[in-house]
Amino acid sequence: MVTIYDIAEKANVSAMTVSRVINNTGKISDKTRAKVKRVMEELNYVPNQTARSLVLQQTRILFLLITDITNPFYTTLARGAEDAATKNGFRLLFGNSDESLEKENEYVQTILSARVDGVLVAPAGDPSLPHLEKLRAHKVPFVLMDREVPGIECDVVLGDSKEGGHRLTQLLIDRGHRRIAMINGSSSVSSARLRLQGYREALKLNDLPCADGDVYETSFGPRSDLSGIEAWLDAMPSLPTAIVAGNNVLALEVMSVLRNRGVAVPDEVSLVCFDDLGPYAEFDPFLTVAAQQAYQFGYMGIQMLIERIREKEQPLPWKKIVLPAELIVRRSVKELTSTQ
Amino acid sequence: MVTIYDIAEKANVSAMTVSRVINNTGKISDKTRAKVKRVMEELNYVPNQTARSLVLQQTRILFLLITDITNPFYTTLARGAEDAATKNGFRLLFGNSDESLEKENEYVQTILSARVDGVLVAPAGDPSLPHLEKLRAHKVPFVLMDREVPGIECDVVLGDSKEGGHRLTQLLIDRGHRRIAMINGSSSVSSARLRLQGYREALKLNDLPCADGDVYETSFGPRSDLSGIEAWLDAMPSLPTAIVAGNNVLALEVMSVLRNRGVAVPDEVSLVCFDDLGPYAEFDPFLTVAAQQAYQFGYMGIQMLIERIREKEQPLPWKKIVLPAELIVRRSVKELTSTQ
DNA sequence: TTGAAAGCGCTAACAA
DNA sequence: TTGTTAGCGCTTTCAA
Repeated sequence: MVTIYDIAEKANVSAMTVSRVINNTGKISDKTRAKVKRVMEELNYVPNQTARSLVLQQTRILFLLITDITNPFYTTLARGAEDAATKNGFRLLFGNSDESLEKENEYVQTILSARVDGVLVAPAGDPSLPHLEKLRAHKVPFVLMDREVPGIECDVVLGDSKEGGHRLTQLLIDRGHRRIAMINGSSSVSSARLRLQGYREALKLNDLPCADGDVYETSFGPRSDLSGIEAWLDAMPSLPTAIVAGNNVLALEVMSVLRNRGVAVPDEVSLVCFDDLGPYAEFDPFLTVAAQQAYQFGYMGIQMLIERIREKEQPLPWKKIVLPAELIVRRSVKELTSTQ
Repeated sequence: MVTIYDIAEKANVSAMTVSRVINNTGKISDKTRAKVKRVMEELNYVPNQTARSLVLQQTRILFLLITDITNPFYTTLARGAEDAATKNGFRLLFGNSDESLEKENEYVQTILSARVDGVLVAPAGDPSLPHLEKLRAHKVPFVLMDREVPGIECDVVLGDSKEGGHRLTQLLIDRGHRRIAMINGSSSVSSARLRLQGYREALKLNDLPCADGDVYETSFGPRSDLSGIEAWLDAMPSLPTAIVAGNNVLALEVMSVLRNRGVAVPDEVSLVCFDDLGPYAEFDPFLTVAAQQAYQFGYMGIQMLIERIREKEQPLPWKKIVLPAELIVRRSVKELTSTQ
C-alpha cells in the first residue's frame, strides 16, 4: 500500500509536507506542492481514510437507518439523503431494520463501533427508545424521521400524519362513503397512532360510526402471509365501501386480498393510503416480464466476493454465474387471432 | 471516549488482555474474563472499528454499487447482498451511481480511500473500464453483476440476457404478433446489447422483419423527460402491435406515454419487459394516496443532522419539521351517488 | 516554508 | 495466562 511516507521519500520532503498538500493546509511553496502532487499521481496514491478517521476522531460518514428498503417511500427518501450528504462532503451508509427491533439494535451497535458522525433513523417504534438512548449516551448525533419516540428529545422530520389521515378519510366521506374501515401499522409506531387519530376524528366530525372490528392493526412492513388481513375481512358482517390504509404496503396487500376474492377496486371497495408508490403509482403494471432473480444476484455476488477476498493469495480462475430469467406472463400481452 | 486502556486500568489488567477478551483469542482465565467483561459493561465500552481496521488492514466492509436505487430489481438485489454480507460477518455500504460514469468514478474514489474489503458492482457500462482497472490496480477485489465490461477479467454474476430477450420476443410471436418493436438501454451496456441480440434472433428465426426505426436505444435509468420516447413512437408509420422493453423502467415509461395517448395496453399494444417490479407487479395501483415528500424527508433530515454535528458544542434547541402530505386522487375511489 | 515527535485505539509478536 | 513493545497511516503541535 502506498503511504504518505512513500510519497515523502520519493519527493524528498517530509510526510508532514505531503499531508499539507493533501489537505491544502499550511503554507507550501508552489514548487514543492507541484513536486508532491506529481509523485502522488505517479504512485497512484489514495489517502487512507481509516487512519485519518482515527486521528481526526471523525469519519465523515453518516448512517441512514430505514425500516423497509423495498418501500419506494424509503428509497426515495434515501436518494434525498444521499444527495444532501454528498453535497456536504459526507458519505452515506445504509441499513435496513425491516421493522425489527433486534436488527435495529444490531445496527446501533455497528453504528457505534464504526464511529459514524451521525445517524438519520426511522425507528422501528416506541420500543426503540433504549436504542436511541444508547446513541445519546455515546454522544452520536441523530435525527429521527417519519416517527417520533416518546421519552427522547431530539431533532425530527415528520409528515403530518394526523392531518393526512383526516384528509384521506374526509375525501372518502365527500365521495359518499359512510362505512369506512382502516388497516394500520402497529400502535407502537407514532405515525400509525396519529393516522388512526385523524381517521377517527374525520368520522366523528361527520357523525359516522366506527365499529370495533373496522380497524385492523398490524405491521407497516410487508408480510409473507396475508391470512391476518383475510381474517380481518372475514370477521366483518359485511365489507365496508372504503378502506383507509396506513401506508402503501398495506394498501397493496389489501388490494391483493380483495383481488383474490374477486372484489373489485374501486367498484366494490374504494381504497386510499398513505405514501405514494414512487415510479409505480401511475401505471397499471400487469406486465409480462422476464423476471430476473434479483435477490440471488445480490446474494451470490456477495458470496463470490467474500470467497475472492478469502482466497486473495491464491488467484483462482475467474468465475461466471449466469442465472436464468423466469418468464412471468401477465395480462400485458394480447392474443392476436388473425395474423397481423 | 472509552478505550481499551480505560477498561484495562479499571480491571487491573493490561490492554492486551482486554483485547483478547473482546476478540476471544488466546487463553484467559474465566476470572479475568468475567472481570473485564463486567468493566466493559459498566463503562459502556464499544470497540473502535476504525482503530482496528487500521492495524488489521481490513475493514470487514463490503461495498455495493448499483445504478438505480429506485428500481426494485436493485433493491431486491440489495437485500440479498445484505443478507449474504451479514451472514458472513461483513457490513455493507451502498452507493447509487444513477447510471452516471461521473458518480461511479466518485464512488470508486470513496471505495479506495475507505479501504473497503471488496466491491460488488453493476457498472454503468463499457466505459466503466478505467474505474474497474483502478480497483484492480489497488488490489481491491470486485465482482461484477448484471453487466460485463469488455477488457477486464473478473468474477461476474449475470442474467441470461440474450436468452431472455429471445424468449420474451418469441412469446409475443407465439401470441400472433408480427410487428414487434424494442426499446432498450444504451448499447454501451452489455446486457442491453445481448437483449437486443436475443430479440433480433427471435425475429430472424421467425422470418420477421425489423425496421430500423423499430429499435430505440436510450438509457436504462428513469428520465424526467419522456419526449424521446414520444418522438420514437411518432416517427413510426404506425404503432407496432407489441413492444419489448429492455428493462422494467423503460416498460413503465412506455406505458405512461401510451396511456397519455389513449393507447390501451394490451388491447392496442402489448408490452413485455426484463425484470420484475418487486411488490408492485401483481397490483393495479391506481391508488389515491396522501403522498408524503419522501425525498424531502431524507434531504432535510440529513441537513439537520449535519447542522447538529457542526454545532455539536453549542446545543441548540431541538427542531421539528413537519412536512404536509399531498393528496393525489386516482381512480381507486368510487363516487357513491346514493347514501350508503 | 518545512520537519520531528507524539499519539489516535487497537493488535501481532514476542517475552515473562 | 498475562504483559510489553512496536507500529498500522495519518495529523497536531511545536520547533527550526
